[in-house]
Amino acid sequence: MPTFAPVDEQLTYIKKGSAEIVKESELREKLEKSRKSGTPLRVKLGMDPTAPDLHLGHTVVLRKLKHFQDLGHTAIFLIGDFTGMIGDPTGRTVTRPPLSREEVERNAETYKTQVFKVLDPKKTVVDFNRRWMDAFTADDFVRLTSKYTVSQMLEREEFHKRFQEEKPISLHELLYALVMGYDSVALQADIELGGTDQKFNLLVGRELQRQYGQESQVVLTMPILEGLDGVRKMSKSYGNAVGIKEAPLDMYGKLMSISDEMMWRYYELLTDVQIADIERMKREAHPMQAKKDLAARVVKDFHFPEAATKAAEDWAKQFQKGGVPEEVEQVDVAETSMRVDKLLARIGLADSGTDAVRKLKQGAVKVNGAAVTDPTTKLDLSGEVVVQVGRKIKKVHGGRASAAQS
RNA sequence: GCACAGGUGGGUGAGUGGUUAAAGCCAACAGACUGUAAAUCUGUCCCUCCUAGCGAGGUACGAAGGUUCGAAUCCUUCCCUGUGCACCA
Repeated sequence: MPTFAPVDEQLTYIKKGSAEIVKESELREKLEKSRKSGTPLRVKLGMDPTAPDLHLGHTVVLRKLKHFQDLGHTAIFLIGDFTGMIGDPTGRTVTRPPLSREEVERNAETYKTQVFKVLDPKKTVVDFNRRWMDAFTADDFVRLTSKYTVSQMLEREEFHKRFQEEKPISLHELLYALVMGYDSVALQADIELGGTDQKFNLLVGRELQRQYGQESQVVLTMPILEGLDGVRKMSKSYGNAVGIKEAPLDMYGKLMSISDEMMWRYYELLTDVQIADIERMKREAHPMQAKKDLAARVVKDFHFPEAATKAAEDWAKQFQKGGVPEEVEQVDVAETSMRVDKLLARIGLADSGTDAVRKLKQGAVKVNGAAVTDPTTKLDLSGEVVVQVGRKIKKVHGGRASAAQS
């Protein structure tokens, strides 16, 4: 029979960084019961495989699930392969187009590997909600929908807002919360985790479990991590995200570009540094040094430790000494000679030829360290050429046909 | 289905026949400054071409047609969104 840490100890660990717990008293009860009976709690975290790549924002809640895992409870990572096809309306002002089954399945596969950078694969239960939703009959659906009312649904802010603004709401979007809630019934979850934006959906789970005669799950929400801009939530579509599969230097560089203010937020949600220590750093540490430490810590989480030191060195070389880091994206082109403006557009450092000309005239372009402003300048590409636009750098090799598109 | 109100550049939102890729704001990008950042200031922000210029051309205001010397602005049809009507008598 497994043994668990004292309830208060567990609570402290669990509460760290969390935004809200509904209800804390119930959580305490569940923990006590589990400790007495030696039964681990079933902790559910669901994610829809809507995007193939996870970013740091996702890891906030994943870390929390890991905390439960550390405490000896059962971490259930639910991949919403069914719900993913509905599309979560959360935070959406417009209807999200449903994904195809193929897309969902492909994404689900890559999810698993990424998630295990945070979670312990041996201790994690991975499940898919198609397992029960595929067997769901029309009768079951009618029964499920009868458990909730339209006005209960419209309590939800997104829907309410859209309703008032005369924006479309599709029926399938209303179904989302219900199915997600039913997942908790099917899994008999004791606790469900999610971002604060998921609060409504999570609470539906509580209600549905009660309707189906189960004990309601405890809902624990985590704050939503702001993106690099420090304003909007981290999201790939806002272009302010740091993907967990990104190269060490990219990851490091992106983290260094956040504001000082955001840095502390990141410390809180992305590292294991205790709140007290963070407070002390705020007073004593030099902001830049603290930021470097943060960047190194995060890189270390997703790459080998050496990668972090390497990234730090390269970054310093590039931004503090104006040099060129060792690891730079390489691009091959077929031509051995080319005009700068064309080249910039070709290798993706400019959106278009017109854009390239603009950047050149603004003095943003450097070739092998020397500023170039004339778009008609011809470049000799027979060797290796280092091209920079702003803070983006690429190395170009000419005369290599490779797979470069025409 | 009927009636009404709407669909403008990444977002928001002006603009209702006539300089003008289309105000303003936000976002984004670049330059200066700096600690790489933030803040601030400056510039840019549809595409193509060149002799690179306050240059030439081409696309663009849901879609397709039409009226006109000329339309984002007027007309027609279609598509999309929202609201109202739909019960009883």
